[in-house]
Amino acid sequence: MFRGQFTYSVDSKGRVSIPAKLRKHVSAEANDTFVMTIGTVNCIDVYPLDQWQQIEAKLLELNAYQPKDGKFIRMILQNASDDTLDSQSRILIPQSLLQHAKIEKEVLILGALKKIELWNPKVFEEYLKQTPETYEQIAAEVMAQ
Amino acid sequence: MFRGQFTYSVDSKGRVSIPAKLRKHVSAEANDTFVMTIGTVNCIDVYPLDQWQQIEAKLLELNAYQPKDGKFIRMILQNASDDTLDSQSRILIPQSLLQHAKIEKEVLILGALKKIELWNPKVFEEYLKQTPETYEQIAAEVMAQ
DNA sequence: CACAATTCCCCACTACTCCCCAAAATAAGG
DNA sequence: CCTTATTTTGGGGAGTAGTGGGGAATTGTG
Repeated sequence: MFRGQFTYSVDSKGRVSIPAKLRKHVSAEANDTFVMTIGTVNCIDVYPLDQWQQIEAKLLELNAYQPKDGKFIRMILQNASDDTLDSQSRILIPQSLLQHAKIEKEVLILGALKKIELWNPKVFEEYLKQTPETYEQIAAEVMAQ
Repeated sequence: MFRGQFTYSVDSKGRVSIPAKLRKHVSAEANDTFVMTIGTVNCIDVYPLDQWQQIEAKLLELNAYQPKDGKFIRMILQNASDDTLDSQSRILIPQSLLQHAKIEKEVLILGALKKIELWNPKVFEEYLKQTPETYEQIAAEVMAQ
């Protein structure tokens, strides 16, 4: 499980280091490979390969000949891109994903349980402000059994 | 499993390169051979030979004497064409398939689990727009257990 | 049998990706 | 506080991937 936040930089080639503290939580089965895709909000989702394969397993159970299922498969896979850590523990982020998340020089790396999220720090700040409710109020609502 | 999208070009002879990242996921049993046919939507489906053989196995299970089954078998096989990668990792796409998918110069190559899809980029864009629902909504609907 | 059209094999150019080396910065330990 | 180890950042260069086209071989047609 990933947790914590880190502010790192994206270099001129579009590479981002995966923080050592997050790397510790990546299982060996992932083989240093990560799958990136667009998040449902304006960020990039990064899954270790083994976690991503669980998503693909679910997709395989769908009937691709059903119009709705087929479309969902295409939507989610369209932006999926995989890459392996280089010898300096970095991954190369496709330009299209960086644009989607409006990430330029600075990147906010967020540990989010089974995945890692990449944000433009300012976009994340805005995102937090969007809801008028406080942390306490949201907690009370979401964490009620 | 294939994933990701790539925008490549079709040359004057109707050849398309298979992206290296997709080639990695083709098993050795496929023998560099691919079977192409029309997709159920306006695209071209490209299967590695070993995957295609599983589809043929399914077709064999159908009852060819049932009018509907027979028709489906004829429709899918009518447009099936196989080809082997050339030394530059390209396959030659029959003109009839290119016309069905309205592909001219540019082609959008989509990794879609067990198959690869070829689209006219504009047709794909239209296809995504067709449903008013957002990615988030479809995800919630389809992935609900 | 000759011609036309298509397919296939080869070579070549360009651009990008990946791998390696290395400096700077941060953390850890005595 | 200083030394050592690890982590993050940066960039050069070899190799690979994508694109385009010439010409031989094959196929089909008149």
